[in-house]
Amino acid sequence: MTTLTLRPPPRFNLPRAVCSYGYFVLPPNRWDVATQALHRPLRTAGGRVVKVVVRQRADGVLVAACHRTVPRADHGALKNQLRRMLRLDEDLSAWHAAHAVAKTQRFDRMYRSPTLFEDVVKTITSCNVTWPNTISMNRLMVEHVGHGGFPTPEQLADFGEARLKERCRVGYRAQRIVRLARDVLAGSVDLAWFETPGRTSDELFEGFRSLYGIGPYAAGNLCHLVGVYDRLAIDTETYRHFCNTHKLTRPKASDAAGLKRLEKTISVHYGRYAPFQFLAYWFDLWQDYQARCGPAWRWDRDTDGASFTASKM
DNA sequence: GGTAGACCTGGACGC
DNA sequence: GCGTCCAGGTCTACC
Repeated sequence: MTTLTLRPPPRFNLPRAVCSYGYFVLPPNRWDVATQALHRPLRTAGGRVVKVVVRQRADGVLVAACHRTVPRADHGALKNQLRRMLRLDEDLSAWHAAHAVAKTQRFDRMYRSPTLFEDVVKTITSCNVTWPNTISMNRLMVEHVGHGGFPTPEQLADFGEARLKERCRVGYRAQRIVRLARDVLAGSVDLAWFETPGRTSDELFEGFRSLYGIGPYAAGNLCHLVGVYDRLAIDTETYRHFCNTHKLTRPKASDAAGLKRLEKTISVHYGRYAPFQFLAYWFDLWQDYQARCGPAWRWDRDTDGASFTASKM
């Protein structure tokens, strides 16, 4: 059994960092409320699944216990995945300066996946579907395709659309997921491009939009997942939350002009936090969830964690 | 540029 | 148990 250690930035808090974004509820992530530890299978460069349990010691250091001995050559790859998930390398001091309340609440590092590929697939499974169904799709993909870990592009490409639809109940998303996997393997989609420093927000947004199955909402969401926060990912949940909070009447789905005006109002409201609009929006939304269900690091995955959806809030 | 309909699933609801 | 309706974001065809 191998144990890895990582030194996080000052004031880093593992429960807050993990339980900061809905993807922490999606398999193969599992947050253990009793021990305040993250259980998460990762992959070595060779594709082998390594079950990892991450805890934070009293001195702040993160300890990742692997369920088996991992060759030293793979330590760096596992650590890099953990660094990405917890955004250990992001400098968010400007965000803290822009939002004093969020700083006090230690809301900054929004949880994400070990790879951008997984984040894109998870985003596709979150579109046009209720949250419990998103959880189910990810659980079935981990079970049937990834054999305990999140599926790789190779595994998804091999699995194929028909089986993905049938076994993992992803519906028409099967075509989008398998096409993404095959494009990544063929090299026609280079996900590393999106994580290269220096990309502008417009470049990233348009780049994500060019992926089949990624619309405006998904592209906005993916921008924050690569560390660019100046775009909102507006969906029905945004409408619900904003109208409730600001005592506005929510336009009907058929009222395109009303929805457009509402989007403008939302954009102006969060514009004061530029270039951190998404963080400010998510802070408000997350505070709202926690006001209803208690601290996120105490949520039960099968009850509280399964309840986010506009129609249930 | 704007709009309508199709895509697909799970859950709620009425019978 | 069965049928119907609904929520949800994106794509495509059409105006």
